[in-house]
Amino acid sequence: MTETDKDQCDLLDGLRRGRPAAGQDPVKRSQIIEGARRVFIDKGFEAASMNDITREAGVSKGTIYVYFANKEELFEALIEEERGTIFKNMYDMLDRADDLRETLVKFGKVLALKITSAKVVQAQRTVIGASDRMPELGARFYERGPKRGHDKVVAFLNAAIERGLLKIDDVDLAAYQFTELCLAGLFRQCIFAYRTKAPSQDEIDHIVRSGVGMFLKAYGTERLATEESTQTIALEAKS
Amino acid sequence: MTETDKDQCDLLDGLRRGRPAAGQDPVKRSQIIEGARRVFIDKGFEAASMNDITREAGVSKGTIYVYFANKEELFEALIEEERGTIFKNMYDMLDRADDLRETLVKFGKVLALKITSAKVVQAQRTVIGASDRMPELGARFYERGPKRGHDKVVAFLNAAIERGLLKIDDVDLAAYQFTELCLAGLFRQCIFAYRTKAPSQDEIDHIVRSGVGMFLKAYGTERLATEESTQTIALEAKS
DNA sequence: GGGCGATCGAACCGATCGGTTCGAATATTT
DNA sequence: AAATATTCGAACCGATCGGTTCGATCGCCC
Repeated sequence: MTETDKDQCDLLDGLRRGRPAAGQDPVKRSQIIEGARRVFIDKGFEAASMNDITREAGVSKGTIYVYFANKEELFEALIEEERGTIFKNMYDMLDRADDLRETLVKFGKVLALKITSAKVVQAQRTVIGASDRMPELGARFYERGPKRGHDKVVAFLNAAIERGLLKIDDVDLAAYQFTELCLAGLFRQCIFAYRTKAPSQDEIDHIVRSGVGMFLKAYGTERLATEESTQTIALEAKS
Repeated sequence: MTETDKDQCDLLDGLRRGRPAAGQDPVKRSQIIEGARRVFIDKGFEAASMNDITREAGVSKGTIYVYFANKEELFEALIEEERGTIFKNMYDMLDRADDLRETLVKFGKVLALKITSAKVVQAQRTVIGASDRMPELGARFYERGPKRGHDKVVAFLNAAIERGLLKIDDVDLAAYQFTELCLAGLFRQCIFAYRTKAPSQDEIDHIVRSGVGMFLKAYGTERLATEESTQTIALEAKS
């Protein structure tokens, strides 16, 4: 939050105070992007028309071209925003140093829930489809989205290793394995529209618990087993 | 000679002998589809133009519309063919009842190699992008491609269970887990154009071996361990 | 060798595309 | 209230789209 301080000013007090310079009103900008979202996301880049967006956003075409140089730039701005909202806060729980297994389960469930939700699936489809003609866009989406999440998982695993709970040779690979185990085919099914509906909570729970179990069986240490059984005993004593 | 006679002739011998009926020549049909492949695959459905395909196929536009009713139908025919060639023979090795671990490794490597190859990635991207506007197309692609492969993996795992080598509660889930472990993030990286090149043989080998190890550690039985150590001893005795 | 028919190729259709232009309308500042 | 500047809305641009039409052409079959 450095260069956009001025922009954020207008956002902070919520209201529009003073007339913004041409193409500088964040409210109108959001309005345009919101219209663009509705059109781009469910038609794809090519099939979406600027006239559709004009209609959907309730903003004149001329105004759109004051805020965005062309169709491609508007699309990129939209994708950038989508990426931000999709991955925001998704990895927060990895910051806490709670019980390892339950943290992994919780995180895995949030991950699977998010990635397979109808809206996010559509957004990803749009990005993937556009990656044919704009590879850098897809790459940046991945880099600033899934890749950053992956890095956080790596950091989390390293912390667990340091605590002596895990033993992993290739942490990077292990992080991918964990993520994929939590999705277990759901991503591909959703992205290809084979699944018409997002998976249920129960299904995700089942998958994630199985995946975490597999993961810990492979990488968990003696110490982890000890701690877990201790906790189990404590729990049993409680009841 | 009546029309039916001519049709029978063409059906009997695979080659072009005599003039095929309009829109019935398999050679020309392939020629059209080949042009369509080049254009559709690297531009996507919307951005591809029928004039491009005309040029690329070296076939007049009128002729194309004799063979295919419209752009969508041609696209569907292409995708159907692509699906066929991509998944053909991919799962053959699962039919043999060789050493379990090495069969899984071999299969996993072929799978990862294929799915992440530049051509297949592009094709998948095209299908995914088109799944926005033609969900049934994406669904059928998945169903007759990845899904059939998945079913074969399930069957293979069931056979191994019967042989007492594996113990699995949810075989369907296990099959997904295995597949995803073999890909371990590669699919997402490729599909989003984050990876510009397909992964190397070495990388795939590393990933698959790790994944198979994890899988067998989770689902392998005592008997599997015994058999494997026996084989190891036999190998050592040989050398 | 004559006729039948598939293909060619180019012109053509109406529609729509991304993008521009410009006067009218609107709202803010002084 | 006058001056100023953003937005509106609709017309407009050239290009291209998917799809059709039709006479010219060429090759197979009788």
